[in-house]
Amino acid sequence: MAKQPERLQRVLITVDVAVLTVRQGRLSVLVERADSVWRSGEPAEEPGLLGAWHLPRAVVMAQDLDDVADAIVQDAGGIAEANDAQFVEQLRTYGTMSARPTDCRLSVAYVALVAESALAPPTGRVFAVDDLQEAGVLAYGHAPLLDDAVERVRAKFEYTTVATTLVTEPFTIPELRRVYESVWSVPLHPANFRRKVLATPGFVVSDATAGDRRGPDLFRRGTAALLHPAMLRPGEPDRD
Amino acid sequence: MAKQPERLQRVLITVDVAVLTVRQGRLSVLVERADSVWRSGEPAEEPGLLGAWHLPRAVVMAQDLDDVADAIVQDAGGIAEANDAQFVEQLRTYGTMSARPTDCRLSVAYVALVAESALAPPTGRVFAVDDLQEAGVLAYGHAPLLDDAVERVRAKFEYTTVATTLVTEPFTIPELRRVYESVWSVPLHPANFRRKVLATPGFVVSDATAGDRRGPDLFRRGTAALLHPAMLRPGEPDRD
DNA sequence: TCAATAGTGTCTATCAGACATTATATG
DNA sequence: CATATAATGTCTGATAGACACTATTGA
Repeated sequence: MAKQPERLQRVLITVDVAVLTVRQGRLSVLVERADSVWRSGEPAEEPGLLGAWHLPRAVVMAQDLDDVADAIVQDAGGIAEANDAQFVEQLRTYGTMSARPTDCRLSVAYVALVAESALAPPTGRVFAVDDLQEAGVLAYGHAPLLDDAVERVRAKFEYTTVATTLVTEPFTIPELRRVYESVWSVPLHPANFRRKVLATPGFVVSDATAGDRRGPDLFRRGTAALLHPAMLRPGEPDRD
Repeated sequence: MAKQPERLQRVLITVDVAVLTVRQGRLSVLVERADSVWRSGEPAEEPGLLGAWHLPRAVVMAQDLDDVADAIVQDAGGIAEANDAQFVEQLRTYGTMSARPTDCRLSVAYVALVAESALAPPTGRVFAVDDLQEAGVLAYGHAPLLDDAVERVRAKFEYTTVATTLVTEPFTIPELRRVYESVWSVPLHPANFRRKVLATPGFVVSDATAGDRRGPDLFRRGTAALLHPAMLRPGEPDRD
């Protein structure tokens, strides 16, 4: 009774990560080709998928799920040192459990946010998200994953300070605003955005080291992680 | 190359569901005893857990994850007919992958919301959530799952109309308010709550069938699923 | 010098919270 | 009749969106 191996399922468990960044003013995502060498050291197992684009992924063997996700971000993004202000969060699990064991797959999906300056993808490329969504070419069922990841990040921007992880310090308020505009795909009112950011304590802090500098004011990341109250994205036209 | 069974992991995959309801004015959750007959038809596999309370769960064999979650809600809740306005949503996956195959477990967690009137748990009981959290007795690592489930539902109440699934139609505005107060564990201003609910189109619709009835006004569920703007819970003291 | 952008100030409609008032039901 | 609750109306402070104005930068 202590061991009941007959209840253990043979399942291919992967961690799949949507590594999002802002590149040239557009929300973008890191993709790889199915023919590139896999993280497990073996080539892609399905000949039909050779050459198809997909999100970075790895088979889970005997590691913690979050650790696998972190490793994928580091590896696929070509990130040198483990970044401090890195955002990696589990999204949900997509499952295909079938009676045929070879069809049993679980994909534990993650979203990650990485500054473009920290990315040096060794085997992949960075594509604008809407270009990819329009083309609809993502393999491994990664299209809905990417959709969910984008929506998660857009929502996170409303009530957290994660946006500051996508700018290099020190940064200006307009730079931070352009990150929001890129992720939300909406233009924001410069004056109101500035007022809102500065009115939220701990969002950004003034960078005093550049006292005599000319040009726009410089700031660094604040200590707050959550925004109170939230900075809601516009667009939803109020009823009535 | 077509089949690579050596990459398949032997893992115990379960779906674990926090079935939440409001009972006697308190947010409550459905729990079972580990010695009760399992959904798979076998008793609990770990003698050390005999008699411990845990959330309803089931081993996933060859089914869709969402279908398993729905079945658990129906089965553990003793729900007769498949309810229309039922809320079942995936939370996230908790994983313990170890080098020892017997320690490899994946728990795909779900939250469900069910009206207390629809619950007739055949093998479990319904406990107030804060009593359970205080006691800290949940097995199978279900304590953090319950915490996450409660937080997810509290957040859902802010921007969706799921609260209406916990009252029986027709209902009064104060009844709906008491659902919010129970889930959020905060008292709400009656006048402001009423104004807010009625100002949101599609949240509730007036029940004209009880035209000559005495007493508070009766309403039914509206067609809206999302609230614009959100009904934020109080408590977060504004800065400054 | 001109154009574009950064920064500051102000106005207004809207909304949340609080309070007052009246009506109704229940003891 | 008294109390509790439902329902309606009003007031105020805070906020978001929009606009105007000035300052600064760079072509």
